[in-house]
Amino acid sequence: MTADQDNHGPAGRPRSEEARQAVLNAVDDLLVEIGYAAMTMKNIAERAQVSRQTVYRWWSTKAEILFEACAEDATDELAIVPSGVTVTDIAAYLSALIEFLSRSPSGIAYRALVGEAQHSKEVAALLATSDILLNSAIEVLEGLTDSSRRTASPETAARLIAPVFYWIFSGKDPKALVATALADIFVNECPAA
Amino acid sequence: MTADQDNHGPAGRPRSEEARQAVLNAVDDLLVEIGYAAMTMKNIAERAQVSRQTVYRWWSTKAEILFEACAEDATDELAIVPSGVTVTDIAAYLSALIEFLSRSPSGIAYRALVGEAQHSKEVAALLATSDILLNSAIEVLEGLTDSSRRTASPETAARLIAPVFYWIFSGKDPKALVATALADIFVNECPAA
Amino acid sequence: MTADQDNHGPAGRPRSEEARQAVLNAVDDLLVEIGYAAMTMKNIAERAQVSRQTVYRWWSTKAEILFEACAEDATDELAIVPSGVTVTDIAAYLSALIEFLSRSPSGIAYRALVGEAQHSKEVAALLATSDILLNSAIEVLEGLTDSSRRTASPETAARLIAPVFYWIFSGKDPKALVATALADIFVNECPAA
Amino acid sequence: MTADQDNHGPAGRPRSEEARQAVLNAVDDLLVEIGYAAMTMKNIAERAQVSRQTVYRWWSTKAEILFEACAEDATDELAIVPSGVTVTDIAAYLSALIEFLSRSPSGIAYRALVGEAQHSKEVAALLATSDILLNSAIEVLEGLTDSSRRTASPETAARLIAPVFYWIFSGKDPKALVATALADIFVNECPAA
DNA sequence: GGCTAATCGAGACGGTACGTCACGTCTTACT
DNA sequence: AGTAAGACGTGACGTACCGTCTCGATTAGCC
Repeated sequence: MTADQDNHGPAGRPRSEEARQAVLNAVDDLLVEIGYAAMTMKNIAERAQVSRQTVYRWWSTKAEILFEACAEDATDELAIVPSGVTVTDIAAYLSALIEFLSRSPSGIAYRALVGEAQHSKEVAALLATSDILLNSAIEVLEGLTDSSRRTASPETAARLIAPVFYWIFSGKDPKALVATALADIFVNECPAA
Repeated sequence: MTADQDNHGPAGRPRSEEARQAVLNAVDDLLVEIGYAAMTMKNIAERAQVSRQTVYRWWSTKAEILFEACAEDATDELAIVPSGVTVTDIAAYLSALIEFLSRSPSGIAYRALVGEAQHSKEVAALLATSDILLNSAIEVLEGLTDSSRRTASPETAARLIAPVFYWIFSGKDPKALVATALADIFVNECPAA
Repeated sequence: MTADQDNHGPAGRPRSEEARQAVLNAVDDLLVEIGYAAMTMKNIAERAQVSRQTVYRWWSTKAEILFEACAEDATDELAIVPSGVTVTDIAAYLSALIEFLSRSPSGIAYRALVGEAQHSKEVAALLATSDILLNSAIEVLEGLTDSSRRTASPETAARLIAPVFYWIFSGKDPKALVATALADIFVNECPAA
Repeated sequence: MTADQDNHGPAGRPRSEEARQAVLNAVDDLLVEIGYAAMTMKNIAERAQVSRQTVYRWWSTKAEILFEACAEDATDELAIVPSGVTVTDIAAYLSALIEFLSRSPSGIAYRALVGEAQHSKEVAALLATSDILLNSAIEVLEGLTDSSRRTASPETAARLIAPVFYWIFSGKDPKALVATALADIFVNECPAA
């Protein structure tokens, strides 16, 4: 009779992990199929085969669900395998970033959330809890082998992200961007070359 | 069949310019007072003291009204008086841009529209008809006295805008941005100077 | 151009009489088919092929609709053709009253409303606007040829109604009531006989 | 055949009498505080500090609980102490009946139940198991000293109850009723006296 | 003292009606 | 033909209660 283990879980029926996953999957699917604007709490619930009340019990808005659904995917998609060569790594990261923001379901979700955040304090606060993009860039910078010279500061990371971010969020064709942005970066990063 | 009047305008009562202005003003006011999300076609009509039908007759969505309402204001607010000194002009422009996007009613409207455009083809198409930001930057570049060296290309203009755009749309504090962004620009633009 | 006829109706689209009748009919039908308890604003609207909003626009509760639907029917069903013979008229009225309360759709609606009124101030107030039963009895009394002797007072009318009312509302078999109630009345009315 | 103890109660934890009383009390309180319509199985459980499941285990509907809660109270409140004088006893009973139906919590509960019974077979069946009012009247009649003349029949009892029942259930002011009803009864009951 | 079995509390579950809101369309009469 | 007014069908909103279902914990009688 060990004393240290009357770790009573909370009373009552435990939350259904099945329902939670069903909702997160439903949100992912619906985003691709009908888009963010057409998503409603109602059709999320129906798609997940879950009651509307259950959705509201755990999330207040579709933005919250979307954020929970896409946060971890984003981290994976924006990570790169360091090659040891700075230029290669940065190019790979920028490609991944462009791909993420313009094609990936998670990235599209992220864009929708950033869009909402422009006119919603709640969504803005939600996104502020974890700066997915900036963190991914910082991580890449920290993996560079010649990082002795450059500290992986948020400012540097921002310099990496800004052009891609601007082009995509302002609705420009990301294909045309690749060359320009990369050139831009490399000119700035290696002025003496 | 009177002679001097075959200037057949369309038959019937002409469009009420009064109603048009009332709607545009109402949209401006409401954006400040209740925000973009809470704006509806219904309360726009009520605020403008105009019938709902009249609003729908001339605009399809609140985004359209907002775009019409803020487009010209934006042009004014983002214009600068050339000083003849490149650094001064660019600094002035960036200040105006930051002010516009983070404080001005028109700028807040613009941010809301760009936000919507992330998940709405229609709004995206609307914004694509006139790239307000890029045009303003190009105009500034063209006004520079040493523009002989630098062509006022969209790429250069984008380089000017991107950092500000990214910081503000990603929800970062624009105050912290000023120093960083300006420093960034000037280092890049005039490395050899 | 006659001066006295610019009797402007109220502005806007006029109320749809079609919708109104559809709702009243739907309520009548549903009461018989599924009963008062199972009736909801939702299925009333669906049955009437009318939007839920339209139902709410004109009535607050199902009790209100029911009252409007049954009030006039009740008046018809509780009227009798005077025969000139007091005993005959009263017997006819009591039969009609029993039939109304125990079989007629309108009467069943009326019973449901009186039931609700026991625990709802609103419904009680609604019923108080017009005492359907008492009025019908008074009218019968006023039609009697020997009414010179008896004034058609509410008290007398109540004495007529009370036994039937009690038997039916307390759930007793109305068939067994007929003889008893009539005997009761006639003994009371004609003590000297 | 063991003598004194093959009274095997069912295995398992016995029903909590405490919980039963808490529910009945909660129903009484809630009826007075928020009324019948606003009472729900949910807030009954909360008020009784009992789980919802426990309520459902022993009662199906709030009507069942209410009936159990008010039945015995009613019997007490409608009993009178026989005085030996017929007129006095009947007057006392009618006063008690009026008081019960128009003021007493149990009586209000009873009215609510009779109300529900108008459109609910289940509640009607519940009330049919014991005709609280009629029984109370019969008991009074049986206690009369001159009952040699009048058999205490249900019909006579009904004649006593009907006017009060009608006046109160049809929403009329019970104060105005007292004089009328009593006069009515006494004229009818003792015409020759 | 363990076993069995029904109770208790808590609280999540799918379901459904609630009453409100805005949508975009329509039907009036007026200008 | 444009306009204000306002009713219409549609459908999502967020809330409430329904009755059911897990859970762990409790409380009896029986072996």
